[in-house]
Amino acid sequence: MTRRSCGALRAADAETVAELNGWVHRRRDHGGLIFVDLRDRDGLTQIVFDPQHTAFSQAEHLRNEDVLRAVGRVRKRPPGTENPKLATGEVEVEVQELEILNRSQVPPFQINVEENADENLRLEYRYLDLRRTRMQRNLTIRHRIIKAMRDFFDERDFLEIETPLLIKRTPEGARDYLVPSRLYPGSCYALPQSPQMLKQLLMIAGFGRYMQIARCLRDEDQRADRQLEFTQLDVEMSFCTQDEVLDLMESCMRFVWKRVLDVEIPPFARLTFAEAVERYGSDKPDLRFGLELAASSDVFAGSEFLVFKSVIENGGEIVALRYPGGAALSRREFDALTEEAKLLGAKGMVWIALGEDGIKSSAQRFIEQPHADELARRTQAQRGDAILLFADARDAAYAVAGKMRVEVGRRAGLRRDDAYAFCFITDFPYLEIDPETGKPMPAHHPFTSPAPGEWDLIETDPVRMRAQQYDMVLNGYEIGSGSIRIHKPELQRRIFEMLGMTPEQVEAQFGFFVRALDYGAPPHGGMALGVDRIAMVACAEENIREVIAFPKNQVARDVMMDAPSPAPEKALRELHIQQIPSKPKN
RNA sequence: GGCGCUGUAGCUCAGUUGGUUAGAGCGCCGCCCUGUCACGGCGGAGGUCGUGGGUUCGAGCCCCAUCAGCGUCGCCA
Repeated sequence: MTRRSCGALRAADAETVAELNGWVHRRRDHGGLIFVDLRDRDGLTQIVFDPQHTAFSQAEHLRNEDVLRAVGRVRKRPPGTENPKLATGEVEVEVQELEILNRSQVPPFQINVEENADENLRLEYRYLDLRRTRMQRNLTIRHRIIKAMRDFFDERDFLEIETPLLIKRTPEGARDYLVPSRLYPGSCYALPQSPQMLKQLLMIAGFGRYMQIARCLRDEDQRADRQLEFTQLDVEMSFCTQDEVLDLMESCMRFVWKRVLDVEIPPFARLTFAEAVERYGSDKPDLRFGLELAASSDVFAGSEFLVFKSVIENGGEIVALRYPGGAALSRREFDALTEEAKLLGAKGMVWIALGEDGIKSSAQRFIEQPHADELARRTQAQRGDAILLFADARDAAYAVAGKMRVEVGRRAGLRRDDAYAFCFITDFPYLEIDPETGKPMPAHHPFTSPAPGEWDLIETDPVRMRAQQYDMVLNGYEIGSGSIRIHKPELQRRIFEMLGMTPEQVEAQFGFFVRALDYGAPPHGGMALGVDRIAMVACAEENIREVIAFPKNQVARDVMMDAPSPAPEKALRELHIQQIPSKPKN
């Protein structure tokens, strides 16, 4: 007798005796004959109860999700009763001995159907939700992705090195999770937002090639593709160029996709930040489809249309977007689309429908046939399409057009979940201006090296300076970013100074790090990929929680454990913490 | 914090213009059934329509408030 999984038995196993352990997936009771589909991670096997065996009377009372140990003869199913939908469908097990290892209550939702239960309920009973095929599949794919990543880097002589979870708080960036210290009243550890400085220190330490499947934590509000606790494939290497990092990471992802999904990925597109914004209105363009944007202010030079006129006079831009098949929309539907654009930040939207019987437009009086022809030429729109126009300050117009491009792509069915469009975005601007304070902030992080030859701009025009920073993008998701780092201490100090930090502040916050640069830091750079997002796309899911075993919900609660939860007074006292009552709501 | 969507049976949902006793599928319970695999047949139980208030002769449906979930903007060096 051999213990087998519920997905293992084949015709060749007929006439052997097997032991199966698993859950009752479904019972079919024919009165004089009972079938049970027994389930484990590996699959389903039909087990049969015949009245001639004593197990039959036990089987009459089985319910879904009861846990069984069944021993019996494997036999070929009678001709005509094979089930081609099951891997084990040629055989069944005639149960001679049945042990009911545990009973199950009626579950709060059905395990054996695909239908989605309410997510809060799924999360509350996550251990039941995880029994379902979809989640077993997703977590299996996730495992294979991580395994492939480790294998890939192991073959290339990278070392996986663990870095601490309890580290020093660093200013700026995302909000930190803090862990109060018992031994040092008033002081806290921070949980890492990423192992950024630690991996750079490993380069300084001479490890040369580092990788880690690293947990990162950021105390920010949740999104469909963001979880407060997430996993990165963290990579760093010494004596490398930007292209070497990009080539390596591209190879990694092509390796992962081939091994996990058996899909060949063509070479990644590489776009500069400026190109990405001009062509797609985004620094994370979805390249599964074209629909490139077209700058169109010049088309409307001299236009009497007040909206366009004032935008052009103020140096703004009119950006055109093709909507395939959009001419079929009714006025009401165009109005709804306009509202959608406004929710995404548009001041307004002008639409032009290229109908069979001429053009229609929301700005009919100001749109002439030559305008439409030129816009159609630039956006490659054809009769039957619509053209959407967004006029605003340059950045705002491209941003809105880019978001609407994604929406139009969705409506036109261009966002297939079995298509994978990877690309790199390079040449990011080094600085962003904080709209609230007006202060320059690093677009990535302050350890990023400026573009070669652009150091001088730091003195003259820092906002024009570009960074040796790069993002990896997949189907419109930012799945990773990295940079070549600064390895010269004086340059690092100069960056901090530009960011408005005094030497005292630098010493207090980054002293250990800048000091390390003083001791022969090699040139180095790297990248970190978002494992959860990658798994999400590979699983054709649209929510990151579907590829995480025990995620928090949108308001950062674990509804299964009910965390966070109030800490006992004693524990707080040990941590020197006193609660400050929050302001009561009116 | 803002905006949007959702909330009706254990689960997934329908519920018309405000009008009699709020429905369906699945699940659950009972009985029958020896080749099913989403087995089938017969019967049954199960509802504070998220919560509170209001309008009305009458509210699942309209109005106000509130709670929860999801999505999104802000935020995410």
